[in-house]
Amino acid sequence: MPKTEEQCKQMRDEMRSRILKMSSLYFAKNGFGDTKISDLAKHIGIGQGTIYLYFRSKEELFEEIRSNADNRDEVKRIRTLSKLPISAKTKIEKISEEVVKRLQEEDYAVKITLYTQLLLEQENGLYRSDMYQVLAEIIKKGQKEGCVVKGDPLFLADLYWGTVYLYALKKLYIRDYMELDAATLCRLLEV
Amino acid sequence: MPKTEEQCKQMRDEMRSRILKMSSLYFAKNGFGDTKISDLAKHIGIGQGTIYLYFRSKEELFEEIRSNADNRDEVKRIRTLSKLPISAKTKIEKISEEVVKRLQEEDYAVKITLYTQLLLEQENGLYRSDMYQVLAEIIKKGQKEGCVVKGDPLFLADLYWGTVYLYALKKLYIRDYMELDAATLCRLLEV
Amino acid sequence: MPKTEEQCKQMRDEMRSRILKMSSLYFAKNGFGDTKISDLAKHIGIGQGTIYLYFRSKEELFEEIRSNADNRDEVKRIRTLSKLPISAKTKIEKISEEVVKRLQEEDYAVKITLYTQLLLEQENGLYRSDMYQVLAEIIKKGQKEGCVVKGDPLFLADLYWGTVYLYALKKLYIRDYMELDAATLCRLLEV
Amino acid sequence: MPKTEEQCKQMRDEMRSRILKMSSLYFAKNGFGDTKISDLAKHIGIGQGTIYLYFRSKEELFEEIRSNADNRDEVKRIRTLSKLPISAKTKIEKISEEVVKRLQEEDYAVKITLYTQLLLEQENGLYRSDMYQVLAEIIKKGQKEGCVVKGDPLFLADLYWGTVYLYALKKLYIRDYMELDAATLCRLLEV
DNA sequence: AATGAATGAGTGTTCATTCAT
DNA sequence: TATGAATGAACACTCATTCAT
Repeated sequence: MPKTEEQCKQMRDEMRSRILKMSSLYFAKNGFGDTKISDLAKHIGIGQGTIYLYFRSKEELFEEIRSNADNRDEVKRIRTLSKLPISAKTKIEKISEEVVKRLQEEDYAVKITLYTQLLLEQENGLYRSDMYQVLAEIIKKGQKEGCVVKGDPLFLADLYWGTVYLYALKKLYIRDYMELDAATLCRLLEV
Repeated sequence: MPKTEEQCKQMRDEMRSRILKMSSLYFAKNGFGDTKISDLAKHIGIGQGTIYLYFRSKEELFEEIRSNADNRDEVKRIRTLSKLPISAKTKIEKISEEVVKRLQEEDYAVKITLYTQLLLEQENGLYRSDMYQVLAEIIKKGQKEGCVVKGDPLFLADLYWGTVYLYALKKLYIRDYMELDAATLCRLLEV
Repeated sequence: MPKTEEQCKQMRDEMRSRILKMSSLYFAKNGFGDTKISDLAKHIGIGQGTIYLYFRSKEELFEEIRSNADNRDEVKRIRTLSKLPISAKTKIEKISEEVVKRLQEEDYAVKITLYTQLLLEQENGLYRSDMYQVLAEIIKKGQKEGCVVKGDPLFLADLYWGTVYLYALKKLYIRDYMELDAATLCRLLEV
Repeated sequence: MPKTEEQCKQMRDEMRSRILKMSSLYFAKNGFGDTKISDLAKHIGIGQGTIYLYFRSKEELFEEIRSNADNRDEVKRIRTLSKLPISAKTKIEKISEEVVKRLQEEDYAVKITLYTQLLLEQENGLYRSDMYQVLAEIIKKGQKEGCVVKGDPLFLADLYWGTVYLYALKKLYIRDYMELDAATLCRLLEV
């Protein structure tokens, strides 16, 4: 073998990531049924067979993309933030700035899109997700502090993350779309 | 029993409508590629062949559904409203109440969903649509009157209709979803 | 539905049997890997898709053919014969006449071929099969009666059924093959 | 290290032989279609590509194996034997002893298997082959001498070589198979 | 007019073959 | 020379469409 074990494994990992990454966008935009393996391969710039060296089937590829499209990292970050001794208003502002900034990356938009679609397909998946729960806590605190509008905290969290999903979708579909700004995102919650 | 020409035509029209209506929901939720004619027929409660007595192909059925999913009526109503000698604030409230009320019908949710997805797939389709243009006019007037937040009127119209699309989607996917209320919808625009 | 339930089911059964029967010959001659679904369909005179209306996959079709290719009926007949109060010599003659007669049907040749190949692939499948065991019993009795040559009864049974397999194979491959006669088959065992 | 022309050629020949030999068993047992190059390479213990350094294609490899699987040597030996001034009975005994002895080598079993399968696929290939013709001559002489049973000499030759094929097959498939002995083989022909 | 079994074009998947290392 | 990842032609399988009833 002309390459070291190490190099070889790294190359495999790179190809696998490349397929996952470039397929994500395709699946997020077109859904499962409208995504053809032949198109996918052409888009990635590899042969059709190569996909099957890394994934057992189209379905497995799709499932892995979905399972990667969680947002545990983000939830963790927000949860850490929620425990800091700062006002709910500041927390919401920080989250919104972060989200708006990350929405400029296509990867993040894809992730949000796939994850939201996954939750939508599960009965009550959305409302039970950590994203909603954590934000609802902050909102509840904000309502006590008087900086957040009245209403069911879960409903407001739903409005908030729904809007984020909306702008993720737009990023995927529209070339020159009007970006969401942090102020607008905050305004969904603030009085 | 030989039916009259009239009766016959009516029965055909009824079946045609039934297929269109019941297919809409399927297409709106699953997209074109993930919707199988066999599933569709089973869902409607007819044979697969019957669909082809009323539509030349799956594509034609889909296209007809899409073309029905315009909202010229709604645009017309809003346009009429926009010319009335009432405040922009009132106009926005009236529109919001109307939209929120209609969002309770599945048909409306399907229409909004399909129409928005159609516009998303066209380059700049959204921003050029009448829905956006008419609302942007009202928003512009509202900003002059001081009841609407500052910002690009088209951006605000986009936020508004995007949110409507968001809740249409939820209606289709989630059984017990948290309904949008007119006040929240208004709050997207109002100071 | 223009047909009665009964007629419909019967037609389905007929088609299923036709596919099974005509595929058997193909699989018996060419094996699994050298049998293409497209060839099979052409040979049967149906569309490729039709096969999948009756069988889930090529593998399932093959497995069903194999499982049909047992010979429990034959074993039962021989077992009954073996219990009759007649000489072993007569029993062997009767079995041989029966086998030789049935070897003229292609169906029987296909069955023997597939079943033998199945047993060959199982470790010690042949020697443990009922066909061998029952015949070995008769042979043992024949040896006591002095009409069967000396030697391990199981070895002789193996020689006997192996020869039957041999002529089944020839029937499948060779148009004008020299048929096995009962006398020759008997001579394998008799002194 | 630059090897001599001689050494180099020898190494190539060794590898070529190794591939041929180890592939033979695979092809004989599984047939062409059920033998995968990847399996073959793993079984031989080389890379897939290496096979293509020695053979132009899977088909060429298979054809070379088949063409090696002739038995001209054996035919020549039997023909020489047939001309000796000894009784047909002795000739048949000598051939049978030789065949039974060689059947203990896997290589011989593979050869017999592949060659017989080749002949089976040709219309009348078996009956026209030299193996059959030469043996039929001896049988005819034996019948005159009164030591061979009556019947078409070609039919008896067919029975004889068919049985040899049968036990070659068993050698390939069954680990602990019951070996054919020379006496049994002779008994197929002798009175 | 309505049906659903049958069809075959189109898609997913495998595997013989190539080629960069 | 030897390798095995990459390729795409070929094959298995699905599903939109047809058609006999």
